[in-house]
Amino acid sequence: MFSKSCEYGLRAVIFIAEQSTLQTKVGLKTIASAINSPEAFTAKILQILTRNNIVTSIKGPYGGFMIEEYRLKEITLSEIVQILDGDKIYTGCGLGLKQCDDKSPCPLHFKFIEIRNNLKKMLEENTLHDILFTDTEKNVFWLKT
Amino acid sequence: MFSKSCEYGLRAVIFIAEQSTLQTKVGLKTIASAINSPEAFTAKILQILTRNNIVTSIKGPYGGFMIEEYRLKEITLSEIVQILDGDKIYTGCGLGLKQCDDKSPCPLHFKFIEIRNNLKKMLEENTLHDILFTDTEKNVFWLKT
DNA sequence: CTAATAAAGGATAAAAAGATCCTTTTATAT
DNA sequence: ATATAAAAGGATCTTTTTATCCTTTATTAG
Ligand code: FES
Ligand code: FES
Repeated sequence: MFSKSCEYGLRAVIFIAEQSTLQTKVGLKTIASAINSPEAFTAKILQILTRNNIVTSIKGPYGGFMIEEYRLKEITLSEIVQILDGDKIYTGCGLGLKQCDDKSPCPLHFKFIEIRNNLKKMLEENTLHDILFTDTEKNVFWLKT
Repeated sequence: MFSKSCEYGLRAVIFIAEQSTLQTKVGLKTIASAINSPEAFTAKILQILTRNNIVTSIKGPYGGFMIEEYRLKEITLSEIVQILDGDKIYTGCGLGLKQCDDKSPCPLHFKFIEIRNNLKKMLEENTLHDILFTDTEKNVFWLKT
């Protein structure tokens, strides 16, 4: 569904968000080890997310990554996916045709866009805050993998 | 959503199916040009689909690819996707974690599997026959891209 | 039987995605 | 000021995906 970059990115952001609610800034090593991702590659992804104002980075000793409290209710999963994977997933044809619209639908079009739009809706409707506080178990259990 | 192989594969199969309902066998060149895909690459994909009994191939002069009439109501989109892209799309975690089940859900799990299951359901419910004869316009208009 | 045609399959190449390494910049504590 | 810690960024490498080329195998018409 998502690229590896996007998967790591989402995991990293959720982890940083989690720690930010605890007023804790986290460094690259901590993040990579927590979400089980390659360190240098994760660094690249965090650079992109920093440039796009999803996370805030602080250089130097005692530096690290964090997300401002007020941003947690603004940032949606959709934005993160959009930044890392582009919007092919939101607008692209299921069969890979260049055009995808109701005027020139491929044989899968109407069935496919229903799924695609549900995905889009789900990602747009969920902010980081939602993800953190709708987690049924309310823990960091998922980090174990 | 799907890999390029899978996109070409689905397009090829739908095209062959369409032609098969007209009792027409089609060759590689015709297929690749109709669905706008690279010829040699399409050949590889058709080999896989032949090995997996989705399409029937006939070698030699007057040869080509076809799908038996009775198979049109048996073959689902799901099978084709499964053959070409595996089942990561049906069972994989949205965040790329190794395990995905209700017992150790990631923060996206319950929202994600809903989408994933809808996609799976849609692909499983639609046979080639369905795709060909539910096409609102009932033409090959979509081939133009 | 032979020539021609078309798919199968092996080998290779190109492009993209995933991943690593090393140097530079910025900030902090002492 | 200096040493140190951490992110930023450039260069490079690896793996996977996408794509091409060429040889082999099977089939058919004449
Ligand atoms: S045209 Fe193919 S999904 Fe819209
Ligand atoms: S565990 Fe992540 S989607 Fe199921």
